[in-house]
Amino acid sequence: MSNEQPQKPTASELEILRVLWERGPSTVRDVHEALQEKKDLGYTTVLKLLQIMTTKGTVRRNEEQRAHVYEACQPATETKRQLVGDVLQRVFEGSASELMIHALEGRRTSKEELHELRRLLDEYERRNR
Amino acid sequence: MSNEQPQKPTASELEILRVLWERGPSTVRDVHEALQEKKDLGYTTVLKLLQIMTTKGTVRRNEEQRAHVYEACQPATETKRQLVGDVLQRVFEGSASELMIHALEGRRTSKEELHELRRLLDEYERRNR
DNA sequence: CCGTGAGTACGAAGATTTTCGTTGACAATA
DNA sequence: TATTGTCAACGAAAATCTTCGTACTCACGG
Repeated sequence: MSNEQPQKPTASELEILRVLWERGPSTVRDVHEALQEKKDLGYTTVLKLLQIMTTKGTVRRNEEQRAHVYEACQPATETKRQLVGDVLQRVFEGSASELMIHALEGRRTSKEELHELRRLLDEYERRNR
Repeated sequence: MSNEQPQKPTASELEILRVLWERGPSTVRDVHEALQEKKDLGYTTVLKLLQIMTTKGTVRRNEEQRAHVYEACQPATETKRQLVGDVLQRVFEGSASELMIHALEGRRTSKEELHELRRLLDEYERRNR
């Protein structure tokens, strides 16, 4: 099995990745416990997921300790970019404004968030001038 | 099978929905042909997909003609909002600006698009004041 | 009336995802 | 050393997705 960078995580895999991103390198037990808050998955289920993700090259593990320590191969930012890029293409044909419209609709966005969004545009523009 | 509104389409279903949104009510043949441009799917594959989507309540069909005419149950906007909302929650914990950052990164966004994005923010702000 | 072509229905196979149960290794401790 | 608890490996079941092949139906032109 080759393991290049790109590999879109499934829904469950993403939940695990989020734990790894937040906690950093973790054992199966760590991930399982952190996940308990949200989902009720069996320990071996989490283990299996992590094993699968390992073969997919989504995570890598350090086997020095008896309890293997897993960590994401890609930084959060990279994977998130990939995920949003996927939707951007598949749903909005690459149009960021279309994406934006639908992201804003059907939810109340705070003044702060709007402000932040403007700031992002400014920054992006400044950077890519 | 009940058929309320919400039902997140799969990748293939989305491709079909896009054709229906663009063309309006269409027969299997119509969809199949339109899809040929992008993907090479067998006629019965498209038919089956549409049948499945019918039971899921994603599309409805008019059987008056021998060649049934399918159309999306939800308007494009609604489904798109749902899809982006899903990513927004699952990947970005509901933060629109986080979504935005990752959508802009790793792609060149034209001046026009940036302008359009600002316009959207203005409009949103004006509407929700 | 019969064959042909356009359609739908049905079923099913293969891939992928999601979820565990079971087994066996190992290590600490009583 | 026997027991108990922690872990990884394996396999497998169930659900869902994706893709068709096959069979049956109906209308129409000869």
